[in-house]
Amino acid sequence: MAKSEEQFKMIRDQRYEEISNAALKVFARKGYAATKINEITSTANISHGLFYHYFESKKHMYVSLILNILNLFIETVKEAENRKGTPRDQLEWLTDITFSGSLEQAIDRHLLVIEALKSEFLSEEEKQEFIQKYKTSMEGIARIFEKGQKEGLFIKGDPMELAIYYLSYSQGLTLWNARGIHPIKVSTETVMRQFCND
Amino acid sequence: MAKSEEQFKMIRDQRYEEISNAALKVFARKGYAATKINEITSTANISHGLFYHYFESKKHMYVSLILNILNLFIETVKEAENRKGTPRDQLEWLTDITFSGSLEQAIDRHLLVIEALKSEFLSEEEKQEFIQKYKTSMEGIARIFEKGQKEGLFIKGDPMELAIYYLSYSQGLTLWNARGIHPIKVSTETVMRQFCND
DNA sequence: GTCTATAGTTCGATAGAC
DNA sequence: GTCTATCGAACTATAGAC
Repeated sequence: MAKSEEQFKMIRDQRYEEISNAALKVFARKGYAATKINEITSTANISHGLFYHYFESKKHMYVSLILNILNLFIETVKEAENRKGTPRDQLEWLTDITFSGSLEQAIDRHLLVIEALKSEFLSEEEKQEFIQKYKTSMEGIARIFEKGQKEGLFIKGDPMELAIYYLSYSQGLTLWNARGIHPIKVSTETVMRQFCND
Repeated sequence: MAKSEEQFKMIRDQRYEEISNAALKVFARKGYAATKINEITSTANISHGLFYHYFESKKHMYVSLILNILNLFIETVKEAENRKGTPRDQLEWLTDITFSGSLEQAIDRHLLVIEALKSEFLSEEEKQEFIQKYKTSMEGIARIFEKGQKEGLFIKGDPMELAIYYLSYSQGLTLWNARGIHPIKVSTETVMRQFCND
């Protein structure tokens, strides 16, 4: 009895993951509005109805997807902050992580966040929650800049603005690579150059 | 007779402009798929049917809108290239133009191009035409970089890649400001710093 | 837990009057 | 040139069988 409950939970969790990954891919490529539930279900190889067994609606699933991504990013920034090494090392690590690893999924996550933050099909509360989480990660990055400035490693300027420049640059380059016209291997130095006294 | 024909043409041209401007605004905010013809027509204060008197379809209008934007950008880059002053002055002028002027429309145009270049709802030919035009403007920027490198004004590196970095940075910052979370006045120096020796 | 069938709704596009 | 009314396709979401 307890065992079969556990098994059900495992199946549920696995399916949830599968559907989420499929949705991530499709939402990133097509955007929220252009994404049909059918594309998600066929990518995940499940029936149409099963989608609604796991998620209340298209919108609910989108929101939870974004929240998971933003939470993950907050954790990553935290990890960078807690790393040993100079603030510069920490920022380098963060940059590396952003542009390496499973690049495709990283790009997809970026694209989703970009769309979500400017979206107009969400309630004000939902959007505020996104923005709040995004700011939390920005503040982490700003703290790294601030520490580095005190050690004379980074250029002067409002740390929060530097964080904005940093994120904008990262996102611009991610967006470029997402296009596939002429992908470039982003060198961490090129990005860091912008912010370091060397 | 000739006179009334002229007047008809004027009305037509003006309406065309009005509808295009309304569409630019809505497409930029919502993206292609989420944009309803009704939103365009009510923004332009015309009836639903009249839209189809001026444009063959939603897609045709979108494509022609993008082409107009890209052609305009090509012209702007050309103008920068032909300007007197050092290559650095030329790049500064281009950067200024991008981030000043009627900022809102500039942002809208940027957003549209960003979406168009990664869109999947267009035929391969349509997309190739966009990419081709985008590359044309990139090549102009790359030429500015190349000239500047010979004069020792800019950092080393493949001029085409520098153009990519430049455009990515610009677009990342535009995207940031489009969000309205914490808009920053982009300083031309901050952008230029990335590429200049000094 | 999973599937198929379908109800209900939205939206692009057209027809026809003025 | 412009408007209103309407069609028909496509899509989200639900119901009910297995």
